[in-house]
Amino acid sequence: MVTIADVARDAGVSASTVSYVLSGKRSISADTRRRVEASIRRLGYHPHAGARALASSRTNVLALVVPLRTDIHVPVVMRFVTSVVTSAREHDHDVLLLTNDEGPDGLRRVAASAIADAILVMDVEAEEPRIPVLQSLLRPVVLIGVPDDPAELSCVDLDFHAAAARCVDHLADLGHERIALIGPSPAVYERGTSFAGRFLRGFTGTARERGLAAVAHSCAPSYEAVRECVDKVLADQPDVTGLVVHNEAVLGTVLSELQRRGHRIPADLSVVAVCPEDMAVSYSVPLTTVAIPSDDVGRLAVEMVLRQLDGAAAPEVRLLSPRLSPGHSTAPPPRS
Amino acid sequence: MVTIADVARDAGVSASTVSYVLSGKRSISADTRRRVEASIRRLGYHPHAGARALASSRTNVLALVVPLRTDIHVPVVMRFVTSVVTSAREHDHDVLLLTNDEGPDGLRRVAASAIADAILVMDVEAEEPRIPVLQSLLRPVVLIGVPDDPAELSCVDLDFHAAAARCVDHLADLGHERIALIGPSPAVYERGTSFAGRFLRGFTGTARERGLAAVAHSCAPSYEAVRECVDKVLADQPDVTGLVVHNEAVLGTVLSELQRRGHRIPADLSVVAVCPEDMAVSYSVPLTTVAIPSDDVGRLAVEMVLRQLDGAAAPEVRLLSPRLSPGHSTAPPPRS
DNA sequence: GAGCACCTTCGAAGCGCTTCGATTGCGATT
DNA sequence: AATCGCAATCGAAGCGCTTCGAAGGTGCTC
Repeated sequence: MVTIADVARDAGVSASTVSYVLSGKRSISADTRRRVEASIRRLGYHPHAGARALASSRTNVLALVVPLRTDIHVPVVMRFVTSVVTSAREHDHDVLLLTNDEGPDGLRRVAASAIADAILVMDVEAEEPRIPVLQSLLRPVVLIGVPDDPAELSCVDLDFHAAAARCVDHLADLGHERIALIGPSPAVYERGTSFAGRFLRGFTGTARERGLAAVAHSCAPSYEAVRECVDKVLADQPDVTGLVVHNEAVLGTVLSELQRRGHRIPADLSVVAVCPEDMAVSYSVPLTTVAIPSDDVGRLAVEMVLRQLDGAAAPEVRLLSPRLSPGHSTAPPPRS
Repeated sequence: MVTIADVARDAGVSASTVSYVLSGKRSISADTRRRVEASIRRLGYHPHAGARALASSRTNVLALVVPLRTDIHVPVVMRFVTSVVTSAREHDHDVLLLTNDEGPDGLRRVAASAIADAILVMDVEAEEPRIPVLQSLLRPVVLIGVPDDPAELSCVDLDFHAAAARCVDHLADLGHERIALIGPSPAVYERGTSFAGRFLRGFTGTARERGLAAVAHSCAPSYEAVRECVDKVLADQPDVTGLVVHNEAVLGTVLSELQRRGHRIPADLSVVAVCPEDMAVSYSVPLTTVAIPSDDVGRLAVEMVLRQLDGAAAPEVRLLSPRLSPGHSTAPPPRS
């Protein structure tokens, strides 16, 4: 392999000079810099990651803990992942993928063996059980999701409470008076997944404020469950005119079930969806949506954790403001 | 941080002895081993990954290159990813996630900087352009997917040719004479994605052998495209009785579109799907499927690459035999 | 009882890099 | 002309680990 010594010899300088060219931590004459850079290119030199980590106690690797569960919508998870990887690379970092099934020991291992500089955690619960371990790690941590008590850990997420409010307000502004929510799978609620509860509270709270009759439902990601759930929505409120769907996995099936039952969208029923932007356009009716800004959240998570690594930042909680994009799935309610 | 020297001092031995306890490369007396292991536990020692990599030129990290594209069905990709991560951990390895957007330089960087010991590549094309780079890396590589010319690289995948044959044979055995295929998105074919072509050839070839009238279609993952595609299937062969769906993303929509048009499954039309096992059960009719064994493929990929790292294996191409699981979506064709 | 083989352990070297202090040479200042 | 400050570079130490050769100890054999 090509080492820094090879480059130094080739460029006629010492190894430390090469190192300083690479890191920019000391001033180097333009001429030397050019020669060194030329040698690096010519020899195809890449610093040995292990040696660098050993000497500098920096790996330039971020660990990302992803959920293995399938009750969370996988494409949405994947969007976060790719966003994190892409942003990390833009800042010259790589991403190590961890799953939860190693438990707290896995986190300790990664931190203690200095295999990554910092940790990003997805699939955060309201009463997040990993918080104590994460705090003990003495490494920067950013949660993608906001637990009830972040306890000095950084968090970033869409403001799901406000997102729900935006959905309800939109329907209320159009004149709807009876609305329903189809939320995530019961398993997601039972686990106390942070965004689910925040959205639900936003939904019921805002509906109350606006004086709307509102019923919240939960729907597992199977055809059977969707059919039952749609039946239930229509049985509980036969005269419902507005529907908020906060469950990407069943969105398509819900729409076709409604249409199969003869409900025209938006003539009979208005639908607001919470989902990634590009998902909204792949249905028969372009949907009115509040977008889940996976890209922004992933990028921010990376930037926040890097800022902490540079010692330039205290932990913070960042909630991104939701934006509602009007589509053709919402309209004023039918006159009864 | 706790170092090997700390453990050595605590256990009253030399650092090298601790190292040998950990690696098992030399015999250690039972008593010493016990003392060392106790110290390790007590102090919470984890070897410094960088130092280990530097000294042993082994990182215990596998790089996994995943596609960023969205025309490949994301949940299927994610299954491979989790399978790889889980298997890697079982063999005491971690997984570094790479995307393709760094291009060949990204691969060179990872190999040259010794940040990973080996590389696993997903989303392989028939005329895989990355093969020359991968060969130049001097590191074990396993492709998840089989290019036309693997050129001394290891590959592992479902035998999609045989999978298609199994689908067609099943329909032929039931007595069907006119069948259709709904395959992946046109974009997938255009790119020459390896599994798509292999499946298509298996489909048309077997249909010819069995004397079936067969038409192959391609379908992009949007509601519009599905509707058009279903229309086209029925227009091209008004008397079609068997349908093979090799496109996880549109499977659900295809089924509901067929039902919306009054085609009962399997009474009027038999459907065989190619998709991960657990996906088959989430529709109104439990589907007859040929499963995509993501878990097996991921696990095998890891095992193959580790065997190469141990120097114990030459490159090989492994095609997993497909298995057809009968569901309730296929039956003999209606009498006409 | 000298010689041998084997098991167990140790010490030292070295993996490739970063970083600190020291050194050199130069123009500017007094 | 001596001094100072600064820019540019070098050399050496050290990061925490693995691994090699060597050494001490034990129990054999002949």
